[in-house]
Parts: sequence; structure tokens; C-alpha cells
Amino acid sequence: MNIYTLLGEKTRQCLQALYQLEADDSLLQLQKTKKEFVGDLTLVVFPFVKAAKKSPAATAEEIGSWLLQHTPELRSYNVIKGFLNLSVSTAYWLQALQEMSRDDDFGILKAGDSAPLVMIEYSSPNTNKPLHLGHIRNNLLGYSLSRIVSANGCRVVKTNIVNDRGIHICKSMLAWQKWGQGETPESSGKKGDHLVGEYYVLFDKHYKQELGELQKQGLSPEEAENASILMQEAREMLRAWEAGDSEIRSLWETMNNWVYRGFEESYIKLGVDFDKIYYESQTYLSGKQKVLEGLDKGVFYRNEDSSVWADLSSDGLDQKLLLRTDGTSVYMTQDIGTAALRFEEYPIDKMIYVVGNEQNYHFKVLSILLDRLGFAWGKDLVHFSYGMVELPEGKMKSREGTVVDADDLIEEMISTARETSEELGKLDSCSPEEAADIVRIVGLGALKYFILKVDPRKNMTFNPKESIDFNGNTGPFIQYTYARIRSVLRKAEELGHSARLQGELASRLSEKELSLCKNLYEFPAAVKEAGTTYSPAIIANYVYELAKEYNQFYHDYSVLHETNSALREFRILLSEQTAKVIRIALYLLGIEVPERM
RNA sequence: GGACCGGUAGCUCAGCUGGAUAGAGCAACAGCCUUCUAAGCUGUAGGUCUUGGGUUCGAAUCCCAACCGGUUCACCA
Repeated sequence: MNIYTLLGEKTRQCLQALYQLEADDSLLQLQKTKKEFVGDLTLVVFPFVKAAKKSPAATAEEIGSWLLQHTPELRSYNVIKGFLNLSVSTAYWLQALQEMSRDDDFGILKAGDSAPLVMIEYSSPNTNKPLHLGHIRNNLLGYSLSRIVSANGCRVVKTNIVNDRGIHICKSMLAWQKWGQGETPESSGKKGDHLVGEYYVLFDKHYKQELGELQKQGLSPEEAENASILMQEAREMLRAWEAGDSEIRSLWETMNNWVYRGFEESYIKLGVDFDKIYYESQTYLSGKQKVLEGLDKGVFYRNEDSSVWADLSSDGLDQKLLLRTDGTSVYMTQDIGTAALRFEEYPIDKMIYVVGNEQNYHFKVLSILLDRLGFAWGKDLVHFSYGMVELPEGKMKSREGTVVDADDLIEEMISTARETSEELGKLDSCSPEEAADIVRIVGLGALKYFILKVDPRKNMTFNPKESIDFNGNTGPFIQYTYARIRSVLRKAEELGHSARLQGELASRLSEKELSLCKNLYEFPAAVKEAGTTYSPAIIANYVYELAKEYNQFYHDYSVLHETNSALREFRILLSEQTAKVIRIALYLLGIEVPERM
């Protein structure tokens, strides 16, 4: 049994015995003791002083004494004002260490066949331009979340909905037709998504120019937009696409395939993947069917102009359009369609959408609509809403060319990692292949950790020049701790030292060693909390704390040079377990660990 | 204007289901490598937790109001 629940139970019994008090969970405040005090767990006794009819300190004293008598796991207690600090016996911590050492997947719950099926949608790019920094946050959060949810005992399906149709891709296609002169990724050596993105920008450039000229002729900005030949051509292309024009469809397929190959490369580099990819071109029509069903059931209503709406006033919201006057779908309709298709394929219990916080309203509405349409999971679908990534100059704007390209950023991280490693002489004894692997792991680790350690809800600032740090609270710091431990363990093996618990240890252990044990013990709770609050940041902060603790221990005590064999073997075990937990924690963040660095 | 989210050290962030003297890292300054990896460790300095009320034995944390910043309220996606 977990020490918190165990002591919680004991305290309950104690309150009953001493004061005839039935304490519910809200009164029982058992928390980790702050660093500056002696003890492991702290009971706040203020809530009981009334029942005890004694001063806080006297109450704490009384409870402490009772608990110590009735709980073999306790070693001692002390009272400071209204706080009862309980110290757990060393034997208990050693046993906990022993138990975790037998569990290769410590902290991870396995999902059985009947475990809840959770689908996580993330990434969801448009096919008219390459991935940028914002997508990176999305992908990293989504991927990490999928591992965390899975570690909490759920079956997980990672999914991506690619927005492969619409006016945006037609713009790229049109520009390519007009000015591309048959350029392909092969002929130009450019990555497919970048190539298509260039034509999207080119369209915009010509379009702006055209608008400027029209306005010079005396048209208002609005009139100019309506009069634009280029825009009319793009719209015409979209109509042709929808009508199934074979030439347009073929161009569309060709260019989208260029983009997919580019995306695939980026995903591999980032280290994310999907179990199932949906394409909007294949799902966008099915939403209409669902909406019409809803209309029959009286969930929606038809306006005089034959457009279809949902009335959300009972939920405190307004009217939401679902089908246009001409019968075509809007964004919301498509999401309903995609949801329906997914449910046919996977009997999901929960759906998590990883989408930026600018769509909070959209998902609030989607949740209500899915619920009304009879999807059991609609009501509590999770919109994992994250903040945007800003640059020091402010928001990224693709039109102003201030976006940070995902591929460029990844390359930059890796080359910075290489420079730093070379400066420190870390790669001297490595083969070129090994060196390449290390700098890749470290560079990506820095990027991923930087993004995942902050609370997803918050907007974050990314300074390309300064954010890339390898010291302090960073990915490489944690990876370094791991590599260091691995080095010790390799040497221990060479020397024939084993990792085990034996002999009289309790009296020999230092505070630091004990506190490392306690830190490791907290890992499953961190995984659980990260799972219930959907927050990779909790894992990140946990593992940073652990790495810091280990580094302090490593600095103050020697593992291999310890002459007392019981103590040495204990330290090897402790190091081994720390390495394991670091590896698993970083795994949950989608970050790899290097064997040396 | 309505709704939602955020505001903690010079900078980037923890802490927020009320608890003890508000924590890290970076940057600054001062130290520690003839012993397992110094991408490390130790110390100094840095705070009216945006402001004002309220609830409470106790508020960065909960409630109310104001201020600042962001997002959103399309027959766009």
C-alpha cells in the first residue's frame, strides 16, 4: 500500500479513537514535508483542534504519539506549531526501492483488452505549407500525451486529420500552374512541403500586387477583393476540384503527395507518429449526413433560406450554422463527420483533441453538438487546449515571414548540440555514427524539454538565440545525468560489482540517499497526476527534480570507491533505479536518452 | 461589448484541490576538477506573487471588482 493512503487510514483511526471524529478526505491533509523541516509526510492538524479541544501543538503531539505507537512504518515525529511531521522508517524506503527494482516498467500501468479506448488527435496540418514552431508544440504535446495516457492504463489511438482540401491548396496549385514551369521536388532538390509552401507565398505576393493595382484604379479594398482575377481563378479551381475535374484532381494529388513526403520526413525527425491518418477530402462529405439525421430528429432546425442551424441558447451560446444555404458543409460539419467516421472504426470511450486555444469556442460547441447527436463520448470530449508560441518580437506571422520553420529549427538544434559537444570535447572518443546519434538526441532533447516543461495552457516565448540552453533546467541536463549514471554502471559491471540490498544499511544511509529513494517513490504519483490533468509538464518538472537530487548525491558520495560493500551495492542499485526512472520519464515526454554524452 | 485564458525575481518558468520563511534555471558575482563524465556541484545577490476589497486560525492559491496582455464571438478553415 502507498504510504500516503496507509498513513491516511491510520490517521482516520487515530481521530476516531482519540476524538470520536469521522474525518473525511477534505479534512485529512497529508502532504509531503517541506525541505526545510525534518520528516517525510506532514499532517496539518488545524482542522482537528476544535474536536480535540486542545491547542494545535498539543493536538499534533497527541496524534503523533498515537500514530507512532500504532504504525510500525513510522520512525519518529516532530511538531512545529500546527504541523505534525512524520518520519517514515528507513526500512520502509529500502523495501520500496527493492520493489521498484523488480518492476521494469515502474510507474507504467499496462492496458488490458478492456481498458478504455482513448483517441488522441494531434498535428492536423494544412497541406499548403510546411510545419512551423506552432506545429512543433502541437506534435510534441500530442505525442507525449499519448504516452502518458497510455501509461495510465488506457489503450490509445494516435490520429492525425490532414486538411488536404480547400481554397488554400488551390492557391498553391494555381501559382504552380502559372509560374512553376514544371518545378518538382526532384528537379529543384527542395523538400516537397517547402516547395508547395513557396507557391502559396507566391500566390499571396501576386494577389497583393493585383489588389494594389485595383485600388489604384479607385476600387475600395473590399471591391478589389471581389474583382481579383487571381482569387476568382482559385475559387474556380476549387469548384472544379469538387466537381471531380480529372486534371485538377491529378495536380492536387501530385502536389499533396510532395507535401506528404515532406511531412513524413519532418515527423520522423521529430520522432512522432500516428496509428491512423484521416484526410479531410475523405471525410468532409460525411458530416452533412449526420447533420441531416440530426435535422430529422429535431436536434437542428432549417432556416427559411434552407440553411441548417443548431440552437445553443439553452447552453448559454448562440446559433451555430451547420449547412450553408447552398447545402455545403462548414468547418463544424466536417468535424462532426470525422467524429462519426472515427466512431464507426473505433469504439472509443474518450476523444482528446490537441488543438490551439484559439479554438476553445469551436470545441465547446462541438462537444454539445456531438452529445446531442448521441455520441456517448461527446459530452466530455477533451479539448487539450494549448497556448501559442511567440517570438521575442511577438506573434509569428507567415505573411511577414516571421515563422520559425520546423525543419530549420530541428537542424539548428542539432548543429548547436554538435558545436557545444565539440567544444566540451565530448565526442572525441566516438565514432562518427555515434557522435551523430548523440548530437541528434541531445539537440532534440533540448527542444522537446524546453517546450514540454511549461504548462500547456500558457503562451510561451521562444527566443531562437537564447532559448537553446544546455545547462540548468534543460533536457540535456537530465540526459547528462542519465549518461553519467550509465557510465558508472558500466564500470560497476566491469569490476564485477552487483546492485542489491543486503546487510545492515539503515544506520549508514545519508539524508541525500534517503531523499533520492523518496523521490523515486513519487514517480508513479507524478505519472498519474500528469494523466489526470493532461500535463506533460508535471513529468518534466518531476524528472528535473530527480536529476538534480542525483547530481547532488553524485557530487557528495562515491559509488564505486565506497569500501563498504553493502553500501556500495546499495548505491549501485540506487543509481540504476534513478537511471531507469529518468529513462521512463523522458520516454513519456518523447525524449530519448544517450548512453554517453 | 459578451465569453474564455493568462499576469509570480531583470529574463524563462515551477508552486494554484487554501497551510510553515514563495522555489528553480538563465543572466551577474564568488568558489569547487591528481577520485565514478565540471552539459556538474556549492555560495552571494535578486520578490508590495498586477492592484484593491472579501472569506479564513491561515491566501500566490478560493470569491468579487478593477487594470494589463492574449484568444474568440464568419454562410473562413
